[in-house]
Amino acid sequence: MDDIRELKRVLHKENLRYTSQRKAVWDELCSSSDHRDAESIYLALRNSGIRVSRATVYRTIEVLVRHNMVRRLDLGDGRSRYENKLDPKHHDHLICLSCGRIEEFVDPDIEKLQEKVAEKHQFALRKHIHQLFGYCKDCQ
Amino acid sequence: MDDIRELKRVLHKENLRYTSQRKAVWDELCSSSDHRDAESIYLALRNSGIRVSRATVYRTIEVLVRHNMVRRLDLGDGRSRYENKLDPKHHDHLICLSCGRIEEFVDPDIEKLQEKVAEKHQFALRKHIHQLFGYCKDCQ
DNA sequence: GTTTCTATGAGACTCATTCTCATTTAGGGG
DNA sequence: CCCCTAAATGAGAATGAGTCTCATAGAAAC
Ligand SMILES: [Zn+2]
Ligand SMILES: [Zn+2]
Ligand SMILES: [Zn+2]
Ligand SMILES: [Zn+2]
Repeated sequence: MDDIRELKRVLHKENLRYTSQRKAVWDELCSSSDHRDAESIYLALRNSGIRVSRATVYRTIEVLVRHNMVRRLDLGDGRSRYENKLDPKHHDHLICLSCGRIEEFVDPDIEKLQEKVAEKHQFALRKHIHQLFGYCKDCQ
Repeated sequence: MDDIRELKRVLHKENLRYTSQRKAVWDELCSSSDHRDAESIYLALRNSGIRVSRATVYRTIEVLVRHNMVRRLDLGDGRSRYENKLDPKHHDHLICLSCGRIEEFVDPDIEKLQEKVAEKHQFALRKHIHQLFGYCKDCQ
């Protein structure tokens, strides 16, 4: 139901084939705007009867990340999370150290200051990670 | 030659023993203000003839991190880096995507804005990760 | 020196992720 | 449609950072 068109375009561009597994992984990533780990995507697909392997889940995510359709997050716990980037608004994350809840934030001032920092150090900025860790309202 | 006193104090506080291995790991971390991975610390010690195991390197770093003598960095490449915190100035990092060079930066305005963001979301802020990735002057 | 109890080393283990390779399948040409 | 071929897949092996186990070594206290 989601931007299958975009998936097809990207696969076509890289001379990759449109397969049911690739479609299923992308659908699953679009089915919520959550921050999912690879295993949960794999299990969700298996549980809904789709025949797919872990290797394929990882391989597909790789393609999606490469084409900017999915963002990979590293929360420092040894498991990558993924979120779709259909909605192109950039955001960063607040992460609860107790319950794992993830909230998103955007702060244009911080974004601007980052660019200044990079300039000052003569770095050509490509991306950034900005994560605030603490205890959420419910966990304090 | 470095704050061995501080190491002793911390070990004492936790009823842990002052051993040659723990001293060696701490010395190694103090010997430069670099961002080192565990393996490089292990190898440096072995190469200088110190008898120590990987397990002990990891265990010692654990203690040091717990007592705020060392900071753990996660650069998203699957290997933690460590830097001593003798110098208590907080800083964040610029990382070159090509050569791996790491530069440090501090921006009080960003720090303040982060706190505001946390407040707005009713998070009790404990720590943050702020990393700017790009290409350094030499790699552009 | 003896006792006691923690620290250490070697290597087994974990767990997310990647790799291998035999088999299946997409997609283009007939 | 059917064939062909290269690409995709699945199962399970491999990898690699980090952790755990347990027999032995070594601090610290007496
Ligand atoms: Zn919480
Ligand atoms: Zn997000
Ligand atoms: Zn560089
Ligand atoms: Zn640093």
